[in-house]
Amino acid sequence: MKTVPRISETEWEIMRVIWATHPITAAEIIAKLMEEDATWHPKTARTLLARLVRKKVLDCERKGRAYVYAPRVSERECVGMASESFLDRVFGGSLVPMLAHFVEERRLTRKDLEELRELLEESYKGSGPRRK
Amino acid sequence: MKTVPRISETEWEIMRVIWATHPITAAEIIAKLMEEDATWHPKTARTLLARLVRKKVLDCERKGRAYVYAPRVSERECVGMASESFLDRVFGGSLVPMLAHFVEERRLTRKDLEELRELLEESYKGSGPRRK
DNA sequence: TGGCTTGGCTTACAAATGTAAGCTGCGATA
DNA sequence: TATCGCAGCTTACATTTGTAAGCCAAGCCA
Repeated sequence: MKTVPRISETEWEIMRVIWATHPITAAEIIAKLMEEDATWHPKTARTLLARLVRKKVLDCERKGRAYVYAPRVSERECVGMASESFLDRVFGGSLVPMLAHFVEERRLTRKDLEELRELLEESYKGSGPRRK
Repeated sequence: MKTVPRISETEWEIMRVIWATHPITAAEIIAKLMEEDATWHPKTARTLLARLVRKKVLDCERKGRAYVYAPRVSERECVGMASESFLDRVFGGSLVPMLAHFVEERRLTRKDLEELRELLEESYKGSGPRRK
């Protein structure tokens, strides 16, 4: 069971861009980051990219005069780890209170509620007696 | 709008103990921590406590020869901040995908599903047309 | 063709975090 | 009463994280 290296808060912003689109060059990544938040500094982003490569979270390959980056770990996997860790840390691992918090805290649209209801239906059907 | 100082991963473990029971002495805190995870080192816990006091997240007051600790920030508040930050970081702020992740990923018991369904009902009633 | 720009490589540096270890009294114990 | 063991105070120290700044080479623009 390989463990995904820890991805820091700022690194997540970069990873999200790369998971969304790859392979992708540093310049493109930086452009996308700055669209969201103009305070991103290119040098900073490049440092973070290098770190992610060093951590083996990203792959980089020369492409002409620049590098293109691609993820080496799946988003699914990382989301899983981060979610697990968050759940444990903040809610002591109890799922229902956590979900309750979000449902109560945030005003959900009717549409959101519909979607969630459907999800639950699905899950309900799936939850047979053979649950570990 | 006062901002709660950032609480680190290990600090959360301590805070959860204190929110659950306070005022409480360092020795009691350490005992509780070690119940859960025997690898906790008393010296480490004390260092963390001192940091939390310095950060003004905890209050400490002399009580005889020892200190008793109490929270200065509400759990609710901290849970809110941490949840917000997690949601943004890992799911780009989109609530429904996040909830979907948890519902899909973890096998929920029928009972859990019932509870959630009820929560949704509640929320549904509350969500009127005047949603900002 | 001579800068200006941009990409990449190297280096910097403070703050936060995890993880303790020493030293110094006070109170309980032998 | 001499001693041990905690409680707290002070200090340590390697990593990780956030945030860049220098320097050098290859293109690109004028």
